[in-house]
Amino acid sequence: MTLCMNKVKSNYFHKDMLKLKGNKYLHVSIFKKINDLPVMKPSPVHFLQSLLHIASLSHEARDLFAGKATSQKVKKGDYLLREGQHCQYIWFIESGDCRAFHYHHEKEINTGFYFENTFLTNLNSLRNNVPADYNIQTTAAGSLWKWHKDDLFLLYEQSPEIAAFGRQWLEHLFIEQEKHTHWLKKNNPEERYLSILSTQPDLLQRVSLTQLSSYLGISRETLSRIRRRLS
Amino acid sequence: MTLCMNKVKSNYFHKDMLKLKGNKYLHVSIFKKINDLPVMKPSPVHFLQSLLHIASLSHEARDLFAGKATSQKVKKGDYLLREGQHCQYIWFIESGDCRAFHYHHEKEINTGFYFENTFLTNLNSLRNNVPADYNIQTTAAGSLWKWHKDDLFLLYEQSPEIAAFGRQWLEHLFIEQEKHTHWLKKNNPEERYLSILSTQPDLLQRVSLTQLSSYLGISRETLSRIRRRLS
DNA sequence: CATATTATGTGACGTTTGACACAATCCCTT
DNA sequence: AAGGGATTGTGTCAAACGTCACATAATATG
Repeated sequence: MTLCMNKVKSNYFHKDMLKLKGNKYLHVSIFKKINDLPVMKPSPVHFLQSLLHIASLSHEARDLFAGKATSQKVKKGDYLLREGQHCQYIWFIESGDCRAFHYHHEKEINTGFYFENTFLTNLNSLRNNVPADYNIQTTAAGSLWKWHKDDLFLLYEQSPEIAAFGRQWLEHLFIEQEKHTHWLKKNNPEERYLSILSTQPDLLQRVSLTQLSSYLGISRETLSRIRRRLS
Repeated sequence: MTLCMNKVKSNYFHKDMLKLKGNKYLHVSIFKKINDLPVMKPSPVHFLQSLLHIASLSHEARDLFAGKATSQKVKKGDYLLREGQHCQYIWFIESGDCRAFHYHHEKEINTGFYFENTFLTNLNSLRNNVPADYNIQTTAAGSLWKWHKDDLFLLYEQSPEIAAFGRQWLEHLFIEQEKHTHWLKKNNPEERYLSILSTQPDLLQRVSLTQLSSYLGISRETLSRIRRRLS
């Protein structure tokens, strides 16, 4: 792993080069406080900016929201949530990769991949106080922010703006999930792979083919043969 | 169609018996004002009660919300929305059946079936002002309530309670959609049919096998053979 | 009630997919 | 640079699925 010490936007970051599958490199900001700089409380407020195209939020509301966040560093393979546990947090990925998966007939079924600048939780468990029916695991080291569900619900009550942000975020989530469902129903395995190739080529660099295959609803071997047919 | 004149909860209803597929009958409340009773403005406020298990709403907020609704009677086969149109409304089904579908390789792909006491819209088109990528059609006559999107967004701004209701409704929608996606990825066609049989047996009475097959992501013939194997 | 229309069941056949076994390659560690 | 574990590719075969064609059953229409 090549390490560059470039300072970026904030003085509180290293700029790392993370090696990905296929000899590709990706810039990932790893949050580290540097000892010889003045102490300032880090905050996810800058990262939330990347979400403003989905839902708007004023500076004041962003500060209020960010104030309830706590930082969490993760290494590769950490579990944020395991099946059967009660999900207590909503996470925001500053850097790092995550996946959601569950077991079916002793096989892992990957249902989602999540990268920088996205929120992530098990909403059913968080909201309905039921045991989670899938795991959330990191697949690359990184830095997250998290909010406890009690804080989240309080923020919703305190700030109509944050409540509206939450609703708009959910609208976005639902629309994406609905599109994903339609996509699964109408496309055959080859069409599904081709559309990933054209619309999310980065996904192929960040998840293994084995993981991708269950996401596409096909076996590892079939995905391998589709790739051969297309090359 | 057998017609019974039983009066139910409110004096403003007939109680109808609708004939379904397979010589089954279903009770459906058809909203009709009876001439010899005092004139009262009908309202969806009673029906919204059936949603309180999903999201809470005070009487005041319910009245405010219901006040913006307009009634719409539909007959079988009416289109609420066609591909390419901009969705302007969110509907609430008081009675009647609806389906969402689109075309792929000249075939109809059914992506959802909706019955009494549910909201229904094309959220992507409604929210993002883009042309709809699927149709919404009634598959049985009935009575709907609808809200224009401008009124909906105004209600969100006027009432924090309605905004919270909207958010909670979206949480519910997203959770259900996510479950549906996971279900599609982990179950094979036979498992999918069996789970419909055990968890939504009414669905089999209300939609045709042809419609159900595309919902399960398989061909009409395969579904027919699965049914034979299981009998 | 008779007929037309639509929905569902089934046979035949070619294609696709999954499962298993194993080979080749990649990648991480030392 | 070398070794070892993980990932990916591929050969073989059986099972599942889709498509086409047509039969049968259910439903709608007059």
